[in-house]
Amino acid sequence: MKEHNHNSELPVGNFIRTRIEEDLGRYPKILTRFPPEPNGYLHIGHAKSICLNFGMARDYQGQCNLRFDDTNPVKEDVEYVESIKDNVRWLGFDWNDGLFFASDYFEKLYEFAVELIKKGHAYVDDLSAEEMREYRGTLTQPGQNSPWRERPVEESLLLFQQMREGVFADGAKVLRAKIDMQSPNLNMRDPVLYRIRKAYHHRTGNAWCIYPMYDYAHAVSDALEGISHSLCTLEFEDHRPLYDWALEALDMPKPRPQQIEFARLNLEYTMTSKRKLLQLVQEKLVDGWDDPRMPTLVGLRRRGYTASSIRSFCERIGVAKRDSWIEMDWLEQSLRDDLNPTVKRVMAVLEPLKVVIENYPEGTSEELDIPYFPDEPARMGSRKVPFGRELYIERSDFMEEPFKKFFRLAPGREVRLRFAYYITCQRVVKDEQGNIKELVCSYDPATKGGDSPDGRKVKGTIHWVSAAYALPVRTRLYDRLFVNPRPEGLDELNPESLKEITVYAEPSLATLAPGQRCQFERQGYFCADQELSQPGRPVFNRIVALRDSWAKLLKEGKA
RNA sequence: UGGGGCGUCGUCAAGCGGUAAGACCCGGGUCUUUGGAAUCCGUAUUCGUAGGUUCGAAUCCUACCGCCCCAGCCA
Repeated sequence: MKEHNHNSELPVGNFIRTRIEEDLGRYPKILTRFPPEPNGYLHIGHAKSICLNFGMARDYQGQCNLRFDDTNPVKEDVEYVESIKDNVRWLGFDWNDGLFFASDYFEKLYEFAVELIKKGHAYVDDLSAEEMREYRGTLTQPGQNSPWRERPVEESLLLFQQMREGVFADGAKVLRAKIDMQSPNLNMRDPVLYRIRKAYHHRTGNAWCIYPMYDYAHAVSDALEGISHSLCTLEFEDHRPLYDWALEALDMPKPRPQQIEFARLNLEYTMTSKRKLLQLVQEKLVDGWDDPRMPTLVGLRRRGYTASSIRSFCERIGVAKRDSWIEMDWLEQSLRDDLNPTVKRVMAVLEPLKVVIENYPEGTSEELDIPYFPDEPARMGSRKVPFGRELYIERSDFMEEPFKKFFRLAPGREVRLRFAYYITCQRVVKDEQGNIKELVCSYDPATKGGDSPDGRKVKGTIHWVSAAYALPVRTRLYDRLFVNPRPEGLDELNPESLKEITVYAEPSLATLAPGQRCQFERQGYFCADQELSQPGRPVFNRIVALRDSWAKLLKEGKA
């Protein structure tokens, strides 16, 4: 049996890990790179790539560069550069001194292009975009050589120089690789290497009016940086021959970087296409890139997701070449796993139902000391929670006609108020329409703290909050942004993806700082919104609900 | 109908000729001041289909079927 898991701390082998391990001796060191184009905000799909690239570098004592693929000035902006750097750092990765821009290499890229022309590997073409499309042929028909293909080297050299000098208009000429117009791989049918684009570049300003294309710039950049493994997504598989061609045509030193492709992340109910995300923002279907419903890293961060939960999610989903759709539950479960042992538990009622304890002395109240983390009370300490004659409990914690497996409050039934007292429901008070208005209950003073001295057991424990001292808090509940698991377009948006309610929280929540997280007993994990919270007045985002197996029972009970 | 990829449990994913890892979900038990958490047990006689090679195949061969990507002077 082949032992793949050499180091027990490493996740089990994926094909990329295997490849790298085979190459360990062939390269001075393992050098990967994360190469975003600064044309938008990073999303959960990029997190997979970041974790992969930086993770491989970390696991094999190598290095991962952060390189901006800024070869198309009209789409790019410094705003994106800064947010990408910020997001990578937030995810917990460090590029050390490996921060690069493809635009840093523009001069070298130009010189290499000149070399290609001199070697007869490239030529300047005068065909228009439309003509070039016609000459390219189709999937089933070979292309035809451009009439300019055999233009003398000296002429191409001069024209390319003039392209750089701004002699020609946008689109008038391009530099093309001379490969094979007959190739069944369309990428090899004399692909464009340089185009004229008289546009302001966010880093080089107006220094250039010709810009290299991705395939050329990427291969050369990888080689210049000494990248060992250039990991990218599956759609670039057909580009690999071109990548290798460029390195060979330029006689780049060996060992050369190798491109390895993996499947991009597809997450159910979310969109991981920069174009569509941009559209969501532009059409104001969401509040912005950092809308807590967005799958962007800024969105997830604002929602309350932790960087470590995203990292463990990326590890959990694995890396392979088959198209896959990851269930939302994986992301959510990663978050719960992370937050469960690290976050304070507090009480808050989402949908209040008033409870009046008839035998509790009127006009009085008391404070109960309740641990923030009952599983290990010493770890996070405790807080005082006011208790009184009038309380709110969760509406769903009471059923007038309980089904068989419903263990919570019902007429005549005794339950425990968490860390407080046992109460028994005596009467149900209704309004004229027959809606339940409040419950009249009695409590057993001997059960203070939630334990009965006579050993009497109750089957249910419910959370509560003092009506007199409850803190009403603006709270935003989120649902999936799309109706369909595998959304096709924006017309499938879920109109109920955002619901705003008022939650009745225990007073200690007033001090929750923006960005801080907590667990509302039974309700889920919440985070004080960074943008909307005011000092002393938090606004909660529900990050994720708790796993709720009783909701299923409820449904079955009603059926 | 050209080329490049991919098909193993509901969902991910190991496996690379020696008789189907693991994870999420799911089902059940224990425990519990939340029906949460923790913990234990169970869950693919079968690897897209059909043939073939072999003592032995998810792994090799052949054919077929299905899905994804490619005709930007985007990345």
